Amino acid sequence: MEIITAVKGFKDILPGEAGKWQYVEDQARKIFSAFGCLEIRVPILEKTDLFARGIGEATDIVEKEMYTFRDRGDDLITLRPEATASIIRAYLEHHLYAADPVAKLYTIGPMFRRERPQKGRYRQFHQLDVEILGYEDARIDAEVILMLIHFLKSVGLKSPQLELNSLGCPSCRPSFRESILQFLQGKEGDLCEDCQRRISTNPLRVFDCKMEGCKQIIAQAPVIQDFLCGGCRDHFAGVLASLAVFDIPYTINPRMVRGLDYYTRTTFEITTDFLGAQNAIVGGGRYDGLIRDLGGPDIPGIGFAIGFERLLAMMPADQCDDFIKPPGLFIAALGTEAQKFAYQLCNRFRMQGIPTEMDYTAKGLKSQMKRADRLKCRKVLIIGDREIETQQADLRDMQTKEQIKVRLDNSDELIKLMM
RNA sequence: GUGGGUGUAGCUCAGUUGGUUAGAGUGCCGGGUUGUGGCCCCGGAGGUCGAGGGUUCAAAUCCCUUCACUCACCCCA
Repeated sequence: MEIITAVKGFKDILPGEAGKWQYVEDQARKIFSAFGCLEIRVPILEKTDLFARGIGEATDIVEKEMYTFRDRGDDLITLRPEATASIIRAYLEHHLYAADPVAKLYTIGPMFRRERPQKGRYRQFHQLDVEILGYEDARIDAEVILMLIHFLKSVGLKSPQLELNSLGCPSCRPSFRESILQFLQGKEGDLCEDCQRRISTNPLRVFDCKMEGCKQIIAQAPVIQDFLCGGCRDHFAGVLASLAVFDIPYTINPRMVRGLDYYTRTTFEITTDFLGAQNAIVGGGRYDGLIRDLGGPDIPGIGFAIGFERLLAMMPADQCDDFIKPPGLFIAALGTEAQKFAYQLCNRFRMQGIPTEMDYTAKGLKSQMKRADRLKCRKVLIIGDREIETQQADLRDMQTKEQIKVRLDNSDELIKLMM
């Protein structure tokens, strides 16, 4: 019979790699909470409407990537393609803003987008997501970036490259959009098919195009910085000034736009050279209109999402060796009586918090030693029927090969010895 | 959705102009060492050659179809 395999683009995280995941999550929790962020856990399933309104109807994510279906009650629901919309939904639904308009939140979990899988891109992938709601101050933008880069470095990332831009706000972006449309007028024929389509759907996205022809045209195009209103210009200057306080290097990329419609003002990306085409490991920015657009009060927000798989792929191999605990003790038991004794002792050790392993397949000592070695146990307690009689067993140190006699008749003493 | 690449042992891969019983390394199990791991030596198990069809005396090899994986485009974390 044929075995059933996982769904395309959905990956197993095997025991060998789960330690890395735990390590990164652990670091994130420590650092994010030091910066005052609290964890929030939101459902992975939401009403489709939430994403359509939040991310934007005309975005690729909403148009062709979401897992959307009707459930048995005929409700139209979607597996979340990102976390921000859900977090804001929860913030509004539970009136968190009433007690305190400022909320600093993070969440960790799976997201779903039905794209063609490739390196660094899966249909179920994971994000570390931070959202700071209630502050408009430019210092917060820089603080969020500081926290992010501090975290990335703490997990061993060598040189995260920060790219920044400002997308303006509803009062200045339209004039920029107009001038782009004017600029592109008459040049449609020289653009790629996708960009020709973008002119009517989302002209700003032409900036993102990687086709040589489009890039050349765009190089001549007006840049948003020249169109920012006074408020947006001051805000962006404030972000840069605050980044300077922490000596955070950045490059301003006036062509960087985002694939989600809700971004305003500051946007940023962290990129790397080591991931092939999927070089963005973090994307984020400010979304001052989103909470209002989702039916809430006019509260500003900023956040980012880290691609977990992409981050792991870039981490040094030995980064979390210390975090993954070595197994500790192996009990090699030979003979029926010894097995009985070891069975009890092994589980007693475990209940004391001493990670202990033994073998139940009645093999010889040699193969048990082999297994202890493979599990990287530091010590092996060797018990045969002979040792049961004398109540004295050998405790072997696997590194130094030193072997000492230990008494078996006092389990409290034994436990102390192991700890 | 569109292109390219790859499918042979658990894993990484050889396999000649089609030719007889499909190999190596590694891992696993056992032995050398009657109760002591890693190194070394020896042995063993493990394969519908991705699947289906075709050509041929003969197909892992050639042709067609299909599936899976993978990289890239698109888009994004």
